[in-house]
Amino acid sequence: MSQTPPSRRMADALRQAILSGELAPGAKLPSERSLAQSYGAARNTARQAIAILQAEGLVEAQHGRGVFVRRRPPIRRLAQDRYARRYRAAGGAPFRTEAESQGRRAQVQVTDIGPAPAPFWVARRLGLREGEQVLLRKNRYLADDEPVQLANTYVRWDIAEGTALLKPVPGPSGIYATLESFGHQLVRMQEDVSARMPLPDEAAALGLGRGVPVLELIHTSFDQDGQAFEVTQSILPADRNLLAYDLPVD
Amino acid sequence: MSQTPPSRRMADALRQAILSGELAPGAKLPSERSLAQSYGAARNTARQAIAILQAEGLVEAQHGRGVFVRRRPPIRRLAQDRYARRYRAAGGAPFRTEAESQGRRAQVQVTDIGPAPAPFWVARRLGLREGEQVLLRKNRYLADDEPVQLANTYVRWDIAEGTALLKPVPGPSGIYATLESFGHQLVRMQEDVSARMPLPDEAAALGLGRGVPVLELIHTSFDQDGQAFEVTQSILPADRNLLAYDLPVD
DNA sequence: CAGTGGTCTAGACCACGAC
DNA sequence: TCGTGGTCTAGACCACTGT
Repeated sequence: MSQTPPSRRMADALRQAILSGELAPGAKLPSERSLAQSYGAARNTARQAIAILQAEGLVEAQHGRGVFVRRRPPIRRLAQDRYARRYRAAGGAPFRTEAESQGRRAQVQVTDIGPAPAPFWVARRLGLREGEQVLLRKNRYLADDEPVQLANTYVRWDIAEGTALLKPVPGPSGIYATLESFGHQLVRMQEDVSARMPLPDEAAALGLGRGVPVLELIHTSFDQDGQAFEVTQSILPADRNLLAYDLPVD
Repeated sequence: MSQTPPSRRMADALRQAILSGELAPGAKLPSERSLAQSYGAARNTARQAIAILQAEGLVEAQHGRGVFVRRRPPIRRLAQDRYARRYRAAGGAPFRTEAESQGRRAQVQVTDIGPAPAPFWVARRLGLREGEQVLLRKNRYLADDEPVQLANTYVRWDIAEGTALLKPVPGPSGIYATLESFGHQLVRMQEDVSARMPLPDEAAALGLGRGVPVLELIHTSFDQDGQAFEVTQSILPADRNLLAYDLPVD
């Protein structure tokens, strides 16, 4: 009769309870053993049902405690004006500006700085050849002690060489103010947005559970001469971030 | 000694082979049974290793054939100028314009049209109250017979009532040209971008395998009076779409 | 301690694809 | 027909949480 296997039917029933609000965010699901018993199935079958919901990002298992409906974390809204000159002039790097405007405590970790060969997708955007040397700065960003972003910033070596950009804190207002003092004013940017599942190291660095994808944002900065001078690849947990664009239409 | 369980170690070994290129896209992984045997483990343990890689979007199982390294599908680049007036004038709806510029055959299915209550996130953007009546148009888009996008378009009822917008094909150039003829010219847009795992019905409608997230794009159109007149929620498979923005910085 | 999820075993049968 | 993945069973032991 029912072509759908028991594990699917369990998952469907639980999903409907979650989406209808019957099981509210934070609510505890029945334990695997009791779920199995109430369906007259083996424990592994109930586990399979839970695994389906985990992959959909609807629930989160906590070892020793139970399985819970995932809560919606606070959303960080990334508007394009986080790069605006007025913030740079006021002494704030984009991340700090944006976090503090939303009443959250910003924390920036510099995990690596140094020369590196340009990956092809960086070289293409900076007008270099693949493998040419660039400055790579790796950062991890936290808001209220929660990791919310990883970023790899690539700067043309002819710009960065011998400057404060090689230091963890290049200046009081972030790298954009420093780059501006070198004659590269940010006047235009390109942002390419995609999404994918995180690799294990990314998931670990961001504290991500199963079923949470990441946004991958590749930002390219152009100066007043139309020259690309910097590329930043950001990895953003999709459940904690929203990219907001406001655009004129020709 | 090794704290990591066998299923993780199998997954780690396979992942490294994939990321290093040793197992190229399209390559077939060892069968579950042979994998289990070569590690001296049960088949279910090998299955668990495969499941990890599936959730990461790295491999795809094909019933009866085997497990294969996922190929990178062709990427559809969604640039902001797909809404430009020149295309509207030339007689193309945004989707058709964008697909054909990339040499792909566009196909649009209208799956539902009619009045509906506005969800809160639509009401907020259109300046209505939640539940107020709006026109809802549901579409499914295909490029070369492959589904690449789902879209729900919401139009203020006072604009849509009694017009051709209630018909599957409102005009030869899409709804934006039709709306423009009613005095609502698209001069500005807001786009909010996030990502999540698809629900089962979305995955089915888009033909998505496990481990492929979707981009959720909420587009709001504003007319020459600064009035929001239309909201479109698009669901885009993240492995087939890239959103490209080009922005001036103040 | 009891209860929970995490992992594993050693089978079984089914559904699908290729030959 | 044979090899593949998909699902399920009925156990087992471990690791973690909370009382």
